[in-house]
Amino acid sequence: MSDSQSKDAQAPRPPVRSIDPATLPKHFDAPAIESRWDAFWQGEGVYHYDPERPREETFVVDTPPPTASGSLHIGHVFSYTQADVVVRYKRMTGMNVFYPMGWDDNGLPTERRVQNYFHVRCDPNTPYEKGLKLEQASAKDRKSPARLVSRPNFIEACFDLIKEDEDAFSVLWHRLGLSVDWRQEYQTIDDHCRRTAQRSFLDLWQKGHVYTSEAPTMWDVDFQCAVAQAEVEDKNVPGAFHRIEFAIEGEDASFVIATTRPELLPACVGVTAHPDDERYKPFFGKRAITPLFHAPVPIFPSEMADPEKGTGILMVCTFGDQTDVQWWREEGLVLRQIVGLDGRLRPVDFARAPYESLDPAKANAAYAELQGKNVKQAQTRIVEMLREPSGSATGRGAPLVAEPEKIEHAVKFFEKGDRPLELLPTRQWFCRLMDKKPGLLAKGEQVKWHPQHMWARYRDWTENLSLDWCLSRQRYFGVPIPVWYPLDDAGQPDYDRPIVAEGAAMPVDPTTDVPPGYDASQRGVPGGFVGDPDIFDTWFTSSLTPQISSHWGEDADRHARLFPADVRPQGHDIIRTWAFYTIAKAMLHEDDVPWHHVLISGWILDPDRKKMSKSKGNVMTPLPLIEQYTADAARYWAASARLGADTAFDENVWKIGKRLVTKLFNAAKFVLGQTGEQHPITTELDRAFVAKLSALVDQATRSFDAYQYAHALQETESFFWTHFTDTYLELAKGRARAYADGATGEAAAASGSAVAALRLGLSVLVRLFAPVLPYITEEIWSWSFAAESAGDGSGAASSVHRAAWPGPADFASIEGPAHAASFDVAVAALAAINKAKADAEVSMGREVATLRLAASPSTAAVLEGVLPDVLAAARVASHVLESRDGLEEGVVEVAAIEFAERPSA
RNA sequence: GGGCGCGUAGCUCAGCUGGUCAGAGCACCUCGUUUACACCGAGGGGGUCCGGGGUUCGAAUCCCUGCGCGCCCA
Repeated sequence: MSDSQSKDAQAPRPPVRSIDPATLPKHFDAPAIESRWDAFWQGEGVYHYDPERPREETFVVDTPPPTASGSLHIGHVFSYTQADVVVRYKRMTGMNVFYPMGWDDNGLPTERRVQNYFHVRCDPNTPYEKGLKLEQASAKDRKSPARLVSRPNFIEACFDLIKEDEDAFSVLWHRLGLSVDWRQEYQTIDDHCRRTAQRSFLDLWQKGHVYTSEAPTMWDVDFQCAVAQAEVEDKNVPGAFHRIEFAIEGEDASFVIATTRPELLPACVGVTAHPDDERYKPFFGKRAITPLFHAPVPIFPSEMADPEKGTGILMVCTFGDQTDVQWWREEGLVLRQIVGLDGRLRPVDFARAPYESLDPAKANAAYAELQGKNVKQAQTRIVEMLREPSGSATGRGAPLVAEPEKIEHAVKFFEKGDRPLELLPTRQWFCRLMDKKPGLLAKGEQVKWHPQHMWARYRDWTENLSLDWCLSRQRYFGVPIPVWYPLDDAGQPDYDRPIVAEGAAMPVDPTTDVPPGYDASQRGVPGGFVGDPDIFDTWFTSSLTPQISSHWGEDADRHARLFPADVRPQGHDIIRTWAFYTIAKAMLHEDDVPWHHVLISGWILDPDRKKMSKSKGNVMTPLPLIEQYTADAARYWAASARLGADTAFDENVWKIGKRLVTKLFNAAKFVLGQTGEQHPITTELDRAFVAKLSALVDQATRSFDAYQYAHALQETESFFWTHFTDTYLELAKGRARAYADGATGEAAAASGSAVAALRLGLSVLVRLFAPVLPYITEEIWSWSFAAESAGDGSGAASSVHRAAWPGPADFASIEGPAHAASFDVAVAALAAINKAKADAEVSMGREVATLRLAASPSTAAVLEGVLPDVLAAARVASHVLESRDGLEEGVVEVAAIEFAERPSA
C-alpha cells in the first residue's frame, strides 16, 4: 500500500466529480422528482425481467393481484411497499427480478360494484342489447328498481368499470414506485387467465380431483350463490332457545326439545339424544310426533348429541347445520327441503312423500301460514302458532313450553353476506381436499413462513378443514366452468357424463360455445347438450397466479424458469384462501410448492387499534398523504413495520420519513458539493469511519437476507443520523474543505481522503436506503454517482436501483484504522466539547480560545490520531490534552474551557 | 373450547438465540442562526420493561402462573 501511496502522491490527481450546490433547489421538490424518475425507470426498463438469464439468478415474485373494485386505502400502500422493498434489495444484489402485477377483477366484488354504480341487476332472461352504454346512476335513479340487463350486457359493464378501477390502482403503484415489470401485467378475467383456470380444471378432472354432486351446500340466500368453507365467517348474533314439546307415537309420554330454529319444525326428519342419556334412553327406536305438523319421525341415539346443551334432546331437520347433514347421511333420514334458494319457505304437501303427517290437513293448514315467508318471518309466525294449544302433539297445552331463552350464539355467514347461510342441496362442482390433508400440511411446511408463526394459521386451517372445496358459483362475471352436459331424450341433463372442454379450445364459454361433436342447434334440445351456467370461485383462478405468470401449459421453458416462485407476499387475512388454495393447486397439478417463501404483512389499524373498514368510516386514502409527505415517506412508514406486525396508523412516522428525505437531500448536497483531487482514503478518522460503515453494510445485508427490511432500515437510518450527519460529517467537514481553501501537498491528500470517505459514505448509505426510498436516492445518485458507476452504458445501468448492493468490494482497497476506537473517541471528544458549549449556553459555532481535555492514557493515545479533526469541528484555537489515570476507557472530559469573544456583527 | 401474537418512557415502536438492554423517534424542557440542512443543531428530564412466582452469579430477554388487548380455528 505504502509504495503505491507514495507513487500516487506524486502523480497528477484528477478532480472528483463534484456538483455545484447552487444549481440545486433550496428545498427538495418531491412531486416533480417522483414523476420524472418514474418515467425514467419505465423508459429505461430498469424493472425488466430478462428471460435469458438462468433460474438461479432470477428472483420470482408472486404478487398479490389486488381486488380492483376494492377501494384504495393505506393498507395497500403498507403491504405492497413491504414487498417492493424486498424486491428492490434483491435487484440490487444482482438478481434478475420477475415482478409482475395482476388485477383480481373477476367475481362478486366487481359484480356488486357494477350493480351499485349503474344500479342494474343481471338477468340472464333479458335479451342482449347491442351497444348499450350505461351511465353512473344518480341518486334519483336509485329510488326506482334496478334496471335488468342481459348477462352479456352486464359483463360488458363489468369490463368497463374495472378498467377505471385498475387505472386508479396503477396510478398509485406508479406513484409509490413499485418496481413492477409492467409488461407482465394480467387480469384474472383476461383470456390468458381464463385459459389457465380452465386448463387447471381440465387437469384436475383428468386426475380425478374434481367432481360434481348434488349435496347440501352452504348457500347465501341473497346472492343466491354457493359459498366455500373459506368464505364463511362465524358471527355472534342474538338468538333464542325455544323449548318445544314432542309426543311419542302410541304412548302417553312426551319430551321437550330445544332449538334455535323453530321455523325448521316442518322440515324435522328425526330426533336424537346421547345414547347414555337416561332421560331419553327409553325412546330410542320409537317415533316422535312433531307439534303443528304431526309428523312421525324416528328417535335415534347419537354420540354427537350433547346432553348438556338445551334439554339434551334435539330435532334433526333439513338442514339446520352441518350435524344435521351428517345425521341425514348416516341415519338415512328423508330430505324435507322447505327453504328455497331465495330463502323463503317453499310450497310443500304433508299428504305426500317425503312429507308425512298423521293429520295432513292440519299440517298443511299450519304450513300455509308459513309458506312464502323468509326464515325470519316464518320463525316469528311459528312461535306464535306454537303458543296455541291447538297445535300440540300431546294434547297437553301449548307446544312451546316456556318463554324462549335468549342467547348469543355463533352463526355462519358468507363473509360478504348479510343473512345467515342456509344448507341447501344444490348441484355444485367440488375439488377433493379432505383426503389430501397430510399432503397439504407437508407442502405448507416446506414453505418458509415469515414471520414463522404464521405457519400455525395455515396448519390450523388445514387440519380443521371439514369440506371439499366448492368450486362453482352462481354468478356471471368470472371464469366459466368449461363443461357441458348431454341432454337425454326427456331433455334432462346427464350430470354423470359431463363434457369437459378440450385444452386447445380454451377459454370457452359453454353458454355460447358448442361442445365437440355437437352443433349449435342442439343446445337445449332433447338429445342435445346444455352448457354449465356457473362460473368458478374467484380463488380457483387467483390460486393460479404463479402458473398464470409462468405461462404454465403454454411455455414450458418459461414455466421452468419461473415456477415455483421465490416469494409470495400477502396479508394474514387470506392465508386460508389465497395461500391455502395456491399451495393446493401447486400440489395437485405438479406435486410441488408454489413458492419457497411467504411474506405475511400485517394490517394497518386505526390509531385506536381498530381494524380499518369502510363501515367504520375510518379508512384513509393514500394519495393525499403521499402528496403531503412524499412517496418516499409513505414507503418509509410501510418499511418501518416488521412483517406480520399489525400496526396502528401513526402520521408521525410519515413526518419522520419526510424529514429523513430532506436530510438526505441536504447531506448529499454538501458531500457532492465538495471539490478536491481524487485521493485514497488514508486519514485515521476516515478509515475508522469506513470500518464502521462496513460493519453497517454487513448488518443491513444480513437483515435484508432474512427479510427483516425494517431492521435494516432502522440500522441504516440510525447510522446515517448518528454516525454520518451528526458526527463524521461534522468532523471531516473542515478537512474536506481544505482543498477548496487552497491546501496543497499532504494537506490536499488529507483533504482528498475526507472527500473520498464522505463520498463513499454517501454512496453506500444511498444504496442502503434505495430499496426503501427509491426517489431521493435515485435523485442523489444521478448527481454524480450514476456517471461514475460504469455499468453496461445503458440507461438502466445508471440507476441506483441497478447499482451493486454495497459489500466488501466497496471497502477492499481501504486500510483498517490504526485504532478500532478512533471514531468513537473522536465523537466522544466532540460531544464533550459540545456539552460544555451547551452548558455555557453558547452557540456550537462559538470559537474555543483554550481547551483542556482529559482522557485515560490509552484513550488519549487514540485521541491524538484524530484530534486535528475534533479541534477543527469544535473550532478550538489552542488546546492541551492530558492523560489522566482513573478515567474510564473511551471517555473524554473537558477539564477546562474558555470561549473566544463573540465576534461583533 | 383449541391455537397464535401482543402488553417496554405521554405516543408509535426497537431490543426478546439471557450479562453496557433500560433504547430510538415524536412530544416535553433549556440553549443555539454554525456557508448541507431551522423541514436544523447541542444539551436535558422522563420508564418498578403488565402483575406474581421460579431457573440463574445475573432476566425486559428463559420457565410457570394470573390479568388485559387482538387475531386465527372450532
